[in-house]
Parts: sequence; structure tokens; C-alpha cells
Amino acid sequence: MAVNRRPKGSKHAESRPPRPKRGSPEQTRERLIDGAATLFNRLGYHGTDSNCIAKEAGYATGTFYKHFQDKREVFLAVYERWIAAQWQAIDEELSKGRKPEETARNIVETSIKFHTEWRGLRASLMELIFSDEHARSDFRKQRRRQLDTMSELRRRLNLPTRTREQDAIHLFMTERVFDAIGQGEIQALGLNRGVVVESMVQRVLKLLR
Amino acid sequence: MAVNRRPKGSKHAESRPPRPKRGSPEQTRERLIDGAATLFNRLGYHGTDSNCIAKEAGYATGTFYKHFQDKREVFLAVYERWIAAQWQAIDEELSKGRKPEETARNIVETSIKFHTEWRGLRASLMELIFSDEHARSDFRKQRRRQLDTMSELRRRLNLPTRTREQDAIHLFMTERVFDAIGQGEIQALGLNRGVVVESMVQRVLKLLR
Amino acid sequence: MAVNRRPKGSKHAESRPPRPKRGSPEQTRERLIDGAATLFNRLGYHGTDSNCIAKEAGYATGTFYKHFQDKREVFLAVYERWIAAQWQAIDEELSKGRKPEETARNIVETSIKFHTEWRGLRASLMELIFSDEHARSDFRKQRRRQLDTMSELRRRLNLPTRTREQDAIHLFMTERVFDAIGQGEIQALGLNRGVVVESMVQRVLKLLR
Amino acid sequence: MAVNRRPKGSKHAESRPPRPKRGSPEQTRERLIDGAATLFNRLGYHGTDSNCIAKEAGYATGTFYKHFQDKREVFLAVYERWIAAQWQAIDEELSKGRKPEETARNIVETSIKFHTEWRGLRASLMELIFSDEHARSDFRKQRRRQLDTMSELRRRLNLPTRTREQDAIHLFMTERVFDAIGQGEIQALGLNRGVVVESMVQRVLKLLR
DNA sequence: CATGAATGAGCCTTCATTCAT
DNA sequence: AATGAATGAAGGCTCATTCAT
Repeated sequence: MAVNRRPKGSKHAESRPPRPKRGSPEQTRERLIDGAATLFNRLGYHGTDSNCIAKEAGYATGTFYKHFQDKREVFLAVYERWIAAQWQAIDEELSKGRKPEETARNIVETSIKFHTEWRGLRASLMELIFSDEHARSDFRKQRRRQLDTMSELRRRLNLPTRTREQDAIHLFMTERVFDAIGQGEIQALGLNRGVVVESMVQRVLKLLR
Repeated sequence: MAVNRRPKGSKHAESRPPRPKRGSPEQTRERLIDGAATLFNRLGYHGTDSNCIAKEAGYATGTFYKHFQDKREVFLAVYERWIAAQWQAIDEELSKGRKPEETARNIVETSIKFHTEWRGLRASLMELIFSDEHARSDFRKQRRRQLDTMSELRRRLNLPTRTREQDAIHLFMTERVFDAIGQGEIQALGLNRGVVVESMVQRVLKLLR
Repeated sequence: MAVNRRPKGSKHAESRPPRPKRGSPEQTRERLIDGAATLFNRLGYHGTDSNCIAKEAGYATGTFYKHFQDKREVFLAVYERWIAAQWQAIDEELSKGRKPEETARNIVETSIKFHTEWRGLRASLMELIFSDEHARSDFRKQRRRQLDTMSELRRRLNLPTRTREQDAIHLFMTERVFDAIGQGEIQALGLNRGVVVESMVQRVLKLLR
Repeated sequence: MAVNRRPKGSKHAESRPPRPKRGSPEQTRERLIDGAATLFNRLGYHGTDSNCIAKEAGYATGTFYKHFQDKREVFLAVYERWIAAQWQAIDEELSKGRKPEETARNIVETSIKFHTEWRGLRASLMELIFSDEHARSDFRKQRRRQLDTMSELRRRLNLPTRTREQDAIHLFMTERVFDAIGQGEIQALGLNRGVVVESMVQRVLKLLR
């Protein structure tokens, strides 16, 4: 958005990112995803210029298109990373063997942290799913996996069975409230964040016993 | 400099919309909002071309900008209309004096209908709120009004009190599930829509007694 | 430029201009020229919206085009008015029979006033002459008349003869310096306005004896 | 969303400009300034379409905006170039060590050539200065430099001192007359160009001894 | 004569993507 | 593998002008 008008002929490198240059393709890809995540979360999907993603990651424009077919594709990659990170965090929490109450609280706080740091990604998700068929099918797949993970976790932790519908509803509900917190809606409405969080904790707790 | 202007009044009507010509500004505005709603819901906010909104409504490009400062402004107008329509529908339902169970079911079905027909609007909302300050403050205002309406309705109908936080959570939750249905997510995940709907009915029912 | 977003349906008139409505065509025309002059001088030719000219004069858009074929035409009318006003002022000054020195000073001060109040007109003139053939031929005509007036005045006042070339050069020169003052260039360059003015007075004085 | 992109590299050259393709940014910038100069001088600032500037220079639309923030910015660049070229020409003339009379004549003729070839730039200048703050401050700066240059030149050539005000007046005057010649005003008024030129030569001559 | 809603060509600008180096 | 200059379709918006009332 802000136009860069630096004198172009300066021979000296721009410093900022430590000059990757010819790393392994995987590394480059990761760095590009990092950059994309940063920008999507700051500016949203439509607010992010694909040229800037490369620059943010310390690469040139063209490099981006060597690693991703298009902008949508990085978005998907970023999304996958978010999903993975989030479930890993929850998984870890569950593995700690804390008391259910504490576990629930930690899960909620962790989720809120995720939904706050990834606000831009979250905000852009729904429109992308709506308007892009590829994104849509991709996200559906992730969602299905999410539901699978939930019932699997439950089996592993010996928790009482619930229907896939119940899980889905739980997912949608908590997700939406976490988004509201992450996007600052709760505060903007003058609501008591603690109360809302507590309510979420209770809800998660129900799943844990 | 000299602009060439072909004679516009080709005698044969251009068909499609009945060519308004010199309607009241209010009417034109409404028609533009109609057109915008149609397009936003079909294509999403970013997929909709402001020129096309005018065309969809049966007007020329410039007319659009006589009534709205920019694309965002119509979006807001469309959103306001959606909010109003939805609450009117719910209000009507509540006024019919049906049995709570039936009322709850009707409210849920109505909401789903709204969330289905206005899918594109719903899908674009979050990114707009995220990336546009004006949109954000506008939506916050609407949300506050929504909460006010809820407690007011409760008072009118002599229902037990609930905290603003509880109301907000209820709103977020139901909204998200209705979106999931409206966006086709439930079906795409192979879930049983009836079960989900029933669950929502129960939740609304809790508010009604 | 600034968009007017007042509620359009207000039945009550906008007040500002005392509601002309159905005056004589001449009056309307004059008022439109007034409005145009105001706007051109504030915003320049290209910065002035033809719709706003009508509004400024207290009329509706269409009225403007009933009195002028296009925007250029009002500009020409405004220009004619400026020329007439200026020469009338100078003529008056010359008729007062003051001492040459005083007359010269007054002429210079008057001219500066004109070039200051009509800054926008002056600023737009050259581009219009350059890019519009009609404007060009119109202005040439005025210029010729100006030169005629000069030699005529001289004859009337019994002043020594000068060639048409000398007159033209005088005209161009003084005009440019008055523009520089009117446009604020002299001040912006940190020059002493009094010194510049004095120099102009001397130059005019040479013509007067 | 999916943008259709036809294969661009038709093997047969598009003729007109020699298709730069991957030149140095400086070269591209220069070419764009060239193109802009051509168009501004042919059509004036407002008559020139920024897309056409790129095309004129042999580039695509977007290239223009990689090098200039907007149309105004190229105009400023073109103006800078004009100033530089003109003073260089004058400087050269002064360095030749010809007789003052000859030098004066050459300077005048050179100036006229410049004011003729850059008619459109000259014609657009004043309105831009009037209506655009950036342009204004930019032009003021150039003007100040011009005055500095004048006194510096004088010092170098051991010519008698003159006040900054005198220099400014000289500048405005000659400039205006050269514009009149360049814009064809002198001829259109049926004046004798030679006489006018001679008068200018005398004026310049005064500065040179 | 006056109104003001409507028109629509066209300008300015952006940005996802390509490709020669 | 990386570069970054170049591309050009497309979209947002303006404004001079028309015309039905």
C-alpha cells in the first residue's frame, strides 16, 4: 500500500532479512509462508500485495511464483500451518495430564492467543471460502480432518462419545467466540472479557469429562 | 476534449430492468442497494464491480456514485438492510404468540433462510470489518443495537434476565452455525442438517422460557 | 471535490443564494458567470466542476447548460468580464487627471489587485489557450483589442507614439510580474514586494510621458 | 478471479519503439520522461493520459507507476529536465566567450527554441503551480535556484551586480515574451517577430555588460 | 425557464502474474 | 534457484453533458 520510493540504484543490500539467497527450496518456501502469514495477518488477504510477500520474506517477486502457483496457494499453505500449529498446541495441552479444569482453561487461552495473532487470516477466510472453489474444497478437507481429530482425541483420552454434529457445533461456536475476542469485538462492545472466557472454559470442560 | 456522445434514446427498450428514468432519489437508492445486495451475495464484496452494481440496478455507472460515496458505503447500506430485515422477521415471529417451541423453530428456520440468501454478504463481512475502519465502527454500532434489542425484547416478553455477555455469546454461536448452514458447510461435511437445526432450536428455546 | 452528502429529500430550500428562480435570462447568465468566476479563481479551470458552477450560482445543473454551450464557454465569458473590468479600472484611473506618477502607481496597484483576485483565472488561461482552439482565437481577439485600446488611449491622452510591438512587450512584461505577485511567487521567493512594485510603476510611468 | 492471460511473446516485433525489455531502471525512467515530455508538449498536462505516456515510451501501463507515483510526478521530472537543459544551453553560450551582442542574440534564440519546443509544458505550468501544492513548492525551489544561478554566473563573468529583484523581474519578463513567441501569440497578433526578438536581445545585452 | 436525475466515456491507478537474464 | 523489470487486464471513480419532467 505504501509506495516504496527508495533510490533504486543503491548497490548496497537492503539488510532487513539476512539475505537468504539460494537456500534449499523448502527453506525458501517456509520463509515465503512466514512472510505471507505476517502480511495476511496485518493486512488481510485482499490487502496483501503478492509482490510484498516475496519482499517481506527477503526474496524477489519472481521467486514467489516459483514456489506457489498463485496468491491463493500461499494462503492455503498459511492456513494449513495455522491449523497444524493450533492442533499441536491443543494436543500438547491435553497430553500434559493436568486437571480438566486447568486443561480447559489453557486450551481456551491458547486458542484465543491463536485467534488474536492470526486475526487477518481468520478474517479473510470466509470470503475466500465463499469465492474460491479451490479454497473451499481445501478448507472442507481440513474441517473434516478436524472433526476426525476430535473424535480420535476423545478415544485416546477415554472421554464419553459425542456425535460428529455435536463436535461441529462445538467447533463453530468456540471458534466464533474466539474470533470475536481476537478481532477485538468483545472489548469494543464493552463486554467483560473474563466472563466470556469463563463461559468458554466451561464449555470446553464439558467435552473433557 | 470534445467528448463524442452518441444519441442515447434508441427507441427500442434495452429490456432487462424497466428503465427507471427520473425516479425519486430514494427509489433509485433502494434499487441500487437491491442490485448491490444481489451482486454481493452472488460474488462477494471483492468479486463485485461497482460499475456492475449500477448496471444490475438498471442504471449507468455514474448514478451509483451520486448515491454512495464508494463501494464500501453500499456494502454498509446493504448490511443495514439485512440487519433490519432479520430482526423484523424475528420480531414478527415473537409477536405471533405461538408456543415457545414453535417460535424457536420458526426463528431458527427464518435465520437459516436469511443466512442462506445473504451468504455472500455474510462471507464478506469479517474481512471488511477487519480491514476497514469505517465498516468496523459501523458494525460495532449495529452489534450494540442488536444486544440492546435482545434485552428489550426479553423485557417486553417477560422472559428471565440474562447478562449482556450471555446474549453476545448466544448471538455469536447461533450466527456461526447459521452461517455454516447457509454457506453449505454442514452439508459439505456430511453432517445431518436436521440434527444441527434441532440443536439450535433447543438453544433458542432456552432463551424463550 | 468535496462530496456533498446532505439528506436529499429535505423540502426546505438550501438558503445560501437568495433563490433566483425565473429571473431574466440576462440575470441568470450574469449570476452563472459570477459563480463560475468565484470557482475558477478558487479552484482553477480543471478543478472546477461544471455542476458546482450552477450550484454556486444558486441554480440547478441543467440551467447552466441552457446558458452556456459548455464549460469552456463560461470560462471565456468570465475572461471577457475580467478584461473589461480591468480596462475600465485603468481607464478610470487615467481619466482622473492625476499626476503621472500617481496615476502610474494607482494603475499598478489596481492591476495587482486584479491579478490577485483573479489568480485562478489567470493560472488556467495559458493551458486553455494552448489546448483549446476556440479559447485561443477568442483570446487572440481580446489581445488585439487590448493593443488597440492602448494606442487609442495614448492618442486620447496625447502621449508619444509607440509601436504595437513595444506595447505588446509592455503588456506581456507587466502582466507576468503582476501574475507573479498575484500568485504569491514574489513573496515565496523572499523578494521585496515594494521594490518590485516600484519598478513596475517606473515602467508604467514611461508610457505616460 | 482467474485472470486470463494471453501468450504475450508474439515473435514478430510490435515495431514502433525498439522494445526495451529489461533495461536499467534509469533508462526506463528516462524513456518515460521522454515520452511524457513529448505528450505534455503536444497535448498539455490535462490532455495527456498516463497510460499513453507509458505507451509512448514503449512500455505497458503499469511500468509507468513503477517509476512515478503519479502523473504529477512525471510532470515535475519533465520540468526539471527542461530547466536543466535550458540553463545548460545558456551556460554553454556564455562560456563560448563570444561578443556580448552575439551571446545575447544566441541566448535569446536558444530560449525561444526551448519555449517553442516545450510549449505544452510551459502552457500547463501555471495551472499546476496554482492547483497543486507539491508542484508549487517544487517550482519555487527551482526558481530560487535559477536566481542563485544568475548571480553566480554574473560573479563568474565579472559583470556588474544587480539585485535579486531585478533578476526576478528580468526572468519573468523575458520568459513571458519567449512564451508569447513559443505559443505563437506574436505571430497571431500580426506583430513583427524580428522587432520583438531584437528588443529581447537588447534587454539581455544589458545584463551582459 | 428551470430542474436534477441520469448518463457513460474515460481517466488514473493497482496488482497478480510472467519471463528474460 | 533467484531476480526484478515489465505486463496489461480490470476496477474505482469523476465529471461534462443530456433530457424527461
